[in-house]
Amino acid sequence: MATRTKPAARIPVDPIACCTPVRIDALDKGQAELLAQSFAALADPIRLRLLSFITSTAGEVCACDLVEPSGRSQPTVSHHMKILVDAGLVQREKRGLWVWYRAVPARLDALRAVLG
Amino acid sequence: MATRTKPAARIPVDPIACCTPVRIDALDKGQAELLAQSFAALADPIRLRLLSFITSTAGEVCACDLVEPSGRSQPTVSHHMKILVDAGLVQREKRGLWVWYRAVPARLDALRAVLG
DNA sequence: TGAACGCATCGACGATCATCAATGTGATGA
DNA sequence: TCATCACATTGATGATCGTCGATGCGTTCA
Repeated sequence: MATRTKPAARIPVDPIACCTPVRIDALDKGQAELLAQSFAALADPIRLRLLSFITSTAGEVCACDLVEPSGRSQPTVSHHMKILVDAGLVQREKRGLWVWYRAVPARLDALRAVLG
Repeated sequence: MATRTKPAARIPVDPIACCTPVRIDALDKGQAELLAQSFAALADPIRLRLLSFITSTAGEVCACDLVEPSGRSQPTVSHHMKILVDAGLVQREKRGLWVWYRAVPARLDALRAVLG
């Protein structure tokens, strides 16, 4: 009955192209590498809470207000914030003695776009 | 001029509550833990490409068609697919000799919601 | 029933990560 | 100028991760 031949792959086809259906390629390696780095920045509960704490404010948050609610040491929080900044999800601005963080909506939009 | 006292925190306020402004809490630890696990599933370029390969098809994809384009060994691909399944991002269905994967849109929606 | 097949699991290894104490850096103000 | 403060960096350690060869498991078919 059922033969043991390899099942037919369902080739993804561009639903817009009418005449020359073009295969929608998966992410190329470069894109995947970059996006994976951004998602990796979100792959830690501490960083997720830090980011949510920042995005839940309209404006910006002082670094000094992130240590206590995170329940981690100051160096650890600084380490995590660096990862969020390097991922482009958060901007860092030093004013006088203090450092202020604000979210980068465009970058969050970009990640959201990959998910659907 | 500027004193050295701690800068005033900008308390996030519920924009709907009119009389008793309530602080919008950041993600609680449980939520953060769960979401971080899902994002961790996306924090690897191979898994991102596997997922994008699946979501770029309307329906489902045979496991046998994931090994070659990923450039990894069969055990490694199986390992990564397990992580995507455990994260709830992908559903696994065995039919006869082959395994078929399909995306779980609701779960992707949930992640998207956290980013905005 | 037994060989062949698709996929999962195991075991091991090197690489990367989260964490914190100690220390460095740059700005502030007396 | 020097003590103090906010934050970053360093260095070390234990935990987790990505990878693949070997092997196990369940299904198919002759």
